[in-house]
Amino acid sequence: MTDSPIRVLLADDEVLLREAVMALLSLEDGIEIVGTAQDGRDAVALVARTRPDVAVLDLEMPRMDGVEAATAIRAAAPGTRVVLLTRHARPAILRRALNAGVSAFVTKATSVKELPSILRQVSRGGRYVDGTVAAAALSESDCPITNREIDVLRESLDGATVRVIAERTHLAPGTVRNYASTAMAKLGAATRVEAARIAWREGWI
Amino acid sequence: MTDSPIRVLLADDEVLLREAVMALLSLEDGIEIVGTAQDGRDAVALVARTRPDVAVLDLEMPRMDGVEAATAIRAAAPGTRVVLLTRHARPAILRRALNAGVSAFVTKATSVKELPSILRQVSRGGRYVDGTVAAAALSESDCPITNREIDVLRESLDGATVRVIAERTHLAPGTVRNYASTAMAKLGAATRVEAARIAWREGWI
DNA sequence: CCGATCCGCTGACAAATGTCATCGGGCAGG
DNA sequence: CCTGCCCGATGACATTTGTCAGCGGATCGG
Repeated sequence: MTDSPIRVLLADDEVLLREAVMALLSLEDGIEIVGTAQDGRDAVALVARTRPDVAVLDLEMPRMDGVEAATAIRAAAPGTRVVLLTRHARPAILRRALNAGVSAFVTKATSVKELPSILRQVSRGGRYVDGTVAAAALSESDCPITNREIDVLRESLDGATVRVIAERTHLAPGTVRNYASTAMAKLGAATRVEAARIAWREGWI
Repeated sequence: MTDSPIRVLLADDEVLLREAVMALLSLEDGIEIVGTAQDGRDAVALVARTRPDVAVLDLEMPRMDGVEAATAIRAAAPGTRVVLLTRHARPAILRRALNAGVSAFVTKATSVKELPSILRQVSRGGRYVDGTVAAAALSESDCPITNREIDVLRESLDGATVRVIAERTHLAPGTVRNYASTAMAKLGAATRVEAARIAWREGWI
């Protein structure tokens, strides 16, 4: 069959990575870069105008992160498939991404050489999930902590006071301490913050 | 003069960025990539073996960060100039880097197109500092906290207990609390951890 | 030499934190 | 229906943490 080139949009806030990847993809046969953006909001706007076949979005971007942008793009331009690019391979993010209608989940530990085939696969309607992340998500080192414990730990990450966490979660201070305590016990941490960082590292919050 | 190619080593833990930049630099006339590494330790070892003209080091790498690697490289291979690559443009890091004998300080917001000329400049013995970082460093939002306060805050980042911080810093627990307290006052934080995160954000630890 | 400043430590005290027992309501599964 | 689990909360308790005052020693600039 004759290939009409795959039209790709690339969004990443790191100029170096964005330009380098863009240059390499441009060299590839059958792939055409139709635009680049440096944050999620610009990416959504640019997708609306250029209607690319595939939008490659970094997860961590200013103003609007990759998952939010993916949600907006899926709603505004259903014909555009989304590839999410991320630095840290965390199962929780993968779940968020798949719920947002992302077609591929790629980490920055992926070789550039694999990108073109992933883009082609996705543009044909296929899906792709980074192997190590998939394994981690399936091996299901089951998140042992409960939803409210997650809420509390998330608000604990920056070292906030129990009182502040209570306000932010609309809970009583005592309740916050209870959830923090049970989470700490489950995670073997001596402190709210340590528990929060463990949960973060494991991709649970 | 006839150019013998500049021999470059590239160290970054992100495969995607490393390969993409490597590929583009390889296309450049007069630049030869003689090796890549994915952490600081490997980079130091590889520099010792291959003696490149320039080593491009990412700041954030596992096992040994870019500045530590730069120090080791300057000691072991004085003929190799070091270019430090960083995601976040923070004045404190710039100072650390320059003290470590780094020849160039480049952020990942730099265009790939500028890299070759920076590498050439450095290999000729020149220096280069990213403009925005230099400006920020000169505007000198002077770090208000003292050295031991920095030590304590750095160990506070992961939510460790005073007892643990005391052990890690070889200080008495009371002393740790005092330094934490003064730092918190200076930074307007309600918690050790919050102070630590503020100091981190500002590039002071 | 004399402050000034940072260092490291101690002791004391109020407040915050972590732990435990316990309660009631809601909701799912057997 | 009963059991179990999560939710949200309270009260009591020991520990930890943050704050303050003060101690000697080192170092540096005037």
